[in-house]
Amino acid sequence: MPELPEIETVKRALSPIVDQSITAALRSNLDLRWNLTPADLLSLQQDRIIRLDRRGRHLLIILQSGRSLLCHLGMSGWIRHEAISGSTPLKHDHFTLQLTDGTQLVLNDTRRFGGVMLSERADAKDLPIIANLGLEPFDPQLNPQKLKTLYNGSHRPIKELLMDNALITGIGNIYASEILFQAHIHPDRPGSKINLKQAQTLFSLIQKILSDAIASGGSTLRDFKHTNGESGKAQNLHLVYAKEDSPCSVCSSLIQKSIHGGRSTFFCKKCQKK
DNA sequence: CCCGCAGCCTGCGGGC
DNA sequence: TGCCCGCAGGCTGCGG
Repeated sequence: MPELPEIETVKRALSPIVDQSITAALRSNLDLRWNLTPADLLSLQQDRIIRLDRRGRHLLIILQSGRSLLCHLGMSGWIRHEAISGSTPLKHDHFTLQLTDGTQLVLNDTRRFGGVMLSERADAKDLPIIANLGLEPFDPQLNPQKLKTLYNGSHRPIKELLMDNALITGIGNIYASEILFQAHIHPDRPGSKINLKQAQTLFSLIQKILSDAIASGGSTLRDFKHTNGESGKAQNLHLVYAKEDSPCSVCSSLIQKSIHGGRSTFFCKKCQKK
């Protein structure tokens, strides 16, 4: 999935679990990338959910004990929220939180690249994966000059830098292609050559494309779903992602596909100059 | 330090 | 029909 708009969609949909207490925390017998120990699972019982947060692609469930439960959806994860009574387990259900109101959260992840971690802090900053994250795209400290400085520090292609969570967190493979297309910037352009005008364009498009995607409930391409099982609609906004050999919506030349850091990139070689 | 790549998993679609 | 291959939204750990 799961890039920032999809996790934000999940976080917003889960607001009804705030103030519920946990009656049971359960896991399947298959490992996710990160797993809770039996003692962790037991310690969650009786704890109460007081707030939900998001850092990059990580959902944080903040607990009354001062701890937080971090959920990552990997490539193929989604979380459903349902009544326990009458519910049917699905293939690839791997983690479940049962709540006092008779509902449960279930993390379903086919490829098991996702995972769950328990932090001793509400902000989860004791976990390296959180401590090492860069700025949120909507952080008030972020501005075009700051973005330029971040990207100018490397000669790597801008496509890879956009996806680097240590710089700006939450932009993944889909939205990186979409942002560069609308910014008219070629994915191969070295970060060191991003000028202030391009940084200004990237700054506004990062925020616009991510917020439009959040407003559409995130992108459902294969596995990601809303907490009620419905699909997102942001995939209808995509102009280049997975559109190889289709005509560019601006100039009609055919969309190209290339590889950056082992991931597919889609772009228009006429509209996007190096 | 930086970079590139294999590996973690399952499922799906295409070619034969 | 079935098999084999490549590929998929993320991230880590290894090697050079």
